[in-house]
Amino acid sequence: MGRPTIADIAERVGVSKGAVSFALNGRPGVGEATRARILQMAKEMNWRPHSAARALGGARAEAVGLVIARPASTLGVEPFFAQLLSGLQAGLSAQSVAMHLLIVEDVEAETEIYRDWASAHRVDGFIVVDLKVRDPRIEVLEELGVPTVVLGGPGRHGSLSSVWADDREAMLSIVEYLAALGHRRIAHVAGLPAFRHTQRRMRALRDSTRRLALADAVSVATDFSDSEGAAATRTLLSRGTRPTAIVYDSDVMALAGLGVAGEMGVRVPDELSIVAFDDSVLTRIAHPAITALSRDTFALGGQVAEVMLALIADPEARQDLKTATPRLVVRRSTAAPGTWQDD
Amino acid sequence: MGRPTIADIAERVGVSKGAVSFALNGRPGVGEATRARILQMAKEMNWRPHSAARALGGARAEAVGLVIARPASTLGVEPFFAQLLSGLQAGLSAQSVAMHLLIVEDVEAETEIYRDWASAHRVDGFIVVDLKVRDPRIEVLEELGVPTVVLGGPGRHGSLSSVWADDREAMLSIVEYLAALGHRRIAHVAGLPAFRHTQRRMRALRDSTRRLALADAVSVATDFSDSEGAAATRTLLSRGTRPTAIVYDSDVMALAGLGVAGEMGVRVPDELSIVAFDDSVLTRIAHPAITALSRDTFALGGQVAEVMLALIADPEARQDLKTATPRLVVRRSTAAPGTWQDD
DNA sequence: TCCATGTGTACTAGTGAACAC
DNA sequence: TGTGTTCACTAGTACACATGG
Repeated sequence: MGRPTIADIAERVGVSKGAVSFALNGRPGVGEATRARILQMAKEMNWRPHSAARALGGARAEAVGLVIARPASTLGVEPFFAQLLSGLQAGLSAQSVAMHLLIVEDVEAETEIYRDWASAHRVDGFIVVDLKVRDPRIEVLEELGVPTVVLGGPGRHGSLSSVWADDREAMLSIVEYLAALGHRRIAHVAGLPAFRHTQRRMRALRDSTRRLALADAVSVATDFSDSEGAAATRTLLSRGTRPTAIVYDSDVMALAGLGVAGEMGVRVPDELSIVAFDDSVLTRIAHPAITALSRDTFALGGQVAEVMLALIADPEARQDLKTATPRLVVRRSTAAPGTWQDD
Repeated sequence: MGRPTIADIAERVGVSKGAVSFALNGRPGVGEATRARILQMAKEMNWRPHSAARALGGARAEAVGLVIARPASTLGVEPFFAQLLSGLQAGLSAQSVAMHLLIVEDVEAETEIYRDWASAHRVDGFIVVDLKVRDPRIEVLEELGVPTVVLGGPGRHGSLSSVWADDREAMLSIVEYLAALGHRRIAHVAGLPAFRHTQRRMRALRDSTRRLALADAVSVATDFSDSEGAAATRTLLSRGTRPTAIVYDSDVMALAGLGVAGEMGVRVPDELSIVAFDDSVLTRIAHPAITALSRDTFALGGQVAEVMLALIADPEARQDLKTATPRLVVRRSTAAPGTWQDD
């Protein structure tokens, strides 16, 4: 005989399936003595609920879905993702909610999975990352009616809950700091232009140009990889009038940029200041250590988990949570531009 | 009306449920014309299979389980884990197999989850990491009869499949390299002593003492955290006769050790050689860059995924895969011990 | 009478509600 | 009224059997 079912228990105790179901779920409708006998027998037979059978009846899946449309390798390379994942896990595992994780090729495949998992009731909700400028996933998820938390914003996530950091404000704080140091030619090695937060950062820099009297404020788009980050840096440093400061959209790219500067004989921070838009062990141990915007991604994951769990418990409890504005951690990679600088 | 079921399709097309089931699963027993009409209607109604209902009948869950008994925060800190996870994903997602992930408190909770998920048929198999010296999980999983791949070995994983690296051989290669450089006092900042691979590394070092005429070969156990790695280094460097080389069981600890050396005024590599048992971006960008054992953890994850998928396809296809022996990548953190050294 | 094509019903594990003692 | 039974229901699979040419 395989695993015991409530029918097996019912037979052995000499009651009906219904009585066993009531007893095991702590509902009234069965006497204390019988309940005790049933519980005892269930324990003896090592009975466990069968989630598939429960799911048929519409019960919780005790899992949330995370589908990511990126090459799998980036997961391991980007500290941001690893941190987010562990923060999510920390929040979810407190309630023993598992995470159903899948990497797919593109956004089309991603929405297909949403439809599959939603109609099969494999998960109780979804977490959406990498919010795009015009994101087709939003309306699909709204249509499906499954609790969803979007990581990113503000706005453009329709009726779905969201957790977001103010990328505009963050970029402004970096640029203001650099301007205060005396920098006037600031470059920006950005991430994927399709991402909404990339756009917000680029616009924030552009908008600062006049207000802070910057001579130059160029954004270069990349795919977030260290190699494109390095290439962008090489291009920027090869120009006639170099930037005196570069802001990188990720710690990995900042590190790659630091390497390129060294290789080209450009001294950091004397000739070039470097700021990373993400803090991690990478920026701390670089040499020189890199000034970075500290975002506590682990905590971010925890907040997303919290909003998710609240939403599952009460689908009406829509939230729009703005996370604490990240603070700039100043390290050795930034300084006033060298006096030999013209401008 | 909610999501369409095969009964709905059957009604509209005017056939029985059975016919629809046959048609949708591409099995014989239904004519081509009828099959086409059914498929057409299914598409029109946007029908999708309900995995819970299928699971009741004993079908695949299309997911593998990964349960980890560690504080969630370590997931984000240790590059090893992030890399492994992404490698796993890369391998699994090729067949659209998802990963069911959960962090738990301890090994007892972990085995409970195994029992739960196995009897509820939530996953098609399990991946076990952090193999312990006497691991209670092994027999539980054998008893459950669910396809399982153990990451770690050799041996002590019973009848389960395994993928393992030869930690003994790896440690010997490091120690031999250091001995050849002239080091005679080699210390080892180890990981959790409960882990099987930690024990194998410690023993390998001890066994080398006589053969390589080492004056000293001490292992200090830690919990893999950077703080304990730093503390262990501080202790080792405060002793009367310092080691001239330290081997760290992880890149994070090696980096922490490098920091401590700097802080104590011990020059690396002139006065102290440092080797990490794990390679990653951390060791590459450290200053000086750290000599490390390169293990390609991403590929390791891919191999585990492959063995897992093969095992699910054919439960008899037990494998015991030894991965390529990692090679030592020599960087700037190792050199011959300073001439001012006695002995 | 053979065979392709379908039908009817039982079965998976558990929930829930009407009903009976 | 409290205690417990019976049966339908969830979505899909599987198999014995029926029907027709």
